[in-house]
Amino acid sequence: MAGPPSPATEATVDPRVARSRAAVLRAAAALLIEQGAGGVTIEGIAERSGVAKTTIYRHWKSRSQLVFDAFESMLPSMPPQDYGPTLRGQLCGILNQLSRGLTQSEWAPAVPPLIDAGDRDPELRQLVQAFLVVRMERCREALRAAMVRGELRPDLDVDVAVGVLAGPVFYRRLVSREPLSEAFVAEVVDQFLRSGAP
Amino acid sequence: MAGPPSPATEATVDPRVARSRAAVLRAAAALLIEQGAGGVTIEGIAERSGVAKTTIYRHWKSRSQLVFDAFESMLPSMPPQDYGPTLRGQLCGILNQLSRGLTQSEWAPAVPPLIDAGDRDPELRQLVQAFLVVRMERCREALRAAMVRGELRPDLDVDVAVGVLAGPVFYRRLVSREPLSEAFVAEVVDQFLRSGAP
DNA sequence: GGAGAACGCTACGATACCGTAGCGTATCGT
DNA sequence: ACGATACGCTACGGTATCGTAGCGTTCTCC
Repeated sequence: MAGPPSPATEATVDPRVARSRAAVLRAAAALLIEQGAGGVTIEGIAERSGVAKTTIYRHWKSRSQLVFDAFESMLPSMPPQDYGPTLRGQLCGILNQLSRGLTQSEWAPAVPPLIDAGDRDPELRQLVQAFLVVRMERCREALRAAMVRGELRPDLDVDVAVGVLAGPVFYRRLVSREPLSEAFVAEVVDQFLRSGAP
Repeated sequence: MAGPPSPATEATVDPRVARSRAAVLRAAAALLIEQGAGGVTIEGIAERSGVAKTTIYRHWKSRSQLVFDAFESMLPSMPPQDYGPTLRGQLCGILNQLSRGLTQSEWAPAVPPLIDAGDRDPELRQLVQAFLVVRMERCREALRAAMVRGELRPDLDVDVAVGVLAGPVFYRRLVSREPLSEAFVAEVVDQFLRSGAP
């Protein structure tokens, strides 16, 4: 009689542990969003999450470890999506999703702190990097597919293209703080397409 | 007999005051650059500048005031420059200067903290804004002049164009962290010109 | 239902800052 | 030279975190 209902091969997690971890990460992410990188303190997390400071230290060696995990926990969540058959539609869809994510999503306020923190902490840098690369991978795929179809110049540098497309969106969000409308995105995409014709 | 050698109409500043102020601002800027926004503390500035904490408080009401002044003190310094007669040369020159400023200048490390801080503090936001707007004004001028000369489509939106040009540079510096070469800048400019032809 | 793990609470000592006060000294302006 | 001013030093009281320890309680898992 092997263990029937209970676990199996993998380690089963004590629900108390899972609950504590989740609550802590949620609180840490919320603090990051609301108060920036400087606002993420163990004591603040403890108060907000209802998890005792002692327990937090039982799970994480140091604050930086916790902050790292908190960042990581808020990164996933990108629904796969169908952007339609045309390159223009795909690029507009991706960039609009990006611009909404940067301005209206729950984690939008965390973007500047993440960029700042990433500039100083190598581990974090890598994490943020990976997050963004994944997001922009969609863009790359669309561009490569279009090149195969002959809709773009065959000598187009995909990395440059991604920068040309996503750059203006980030620029408005982080630097000029001008409004990020769909019209702006469409204009950026159209300019790109005009310059990238084969 | 009016005061002959001494001042005159304007307030003459006690050299001791000038010296303290300068030392404090220099130290504050250095701390900002080295340790980010969180590293700028009064005690740190006092230690580093050799100016007593008491004296600092004699000059600045609050820390945020001081931080503001420190930011401001490091912003100026943009040598006027001749970028040549062609639009392409002008845009490449401006963007190359921007990219060097973002990656190699002494204040380059302060950029992410400034962007982060600007997202939370309205006063700072305005300051950083102004700083960047001034820098990009060169770009606007060049674009408008080219439009007058008929080298660009007359319906070109200058604000969008600035975003399309500067965006990719900021993107590489802040987001993707890919190298910022002159070749990249040239590619961005060329793509823009190709799409902006009249 | 019982052993053991996880948890919450309280309390510490240690730092790092804040912003202020008092007092003696050095420097400036005239 | 001398009064005014700016400065440095030391010392506070106060707040916010850190990271740890002890101890009793509650929940899990078998």
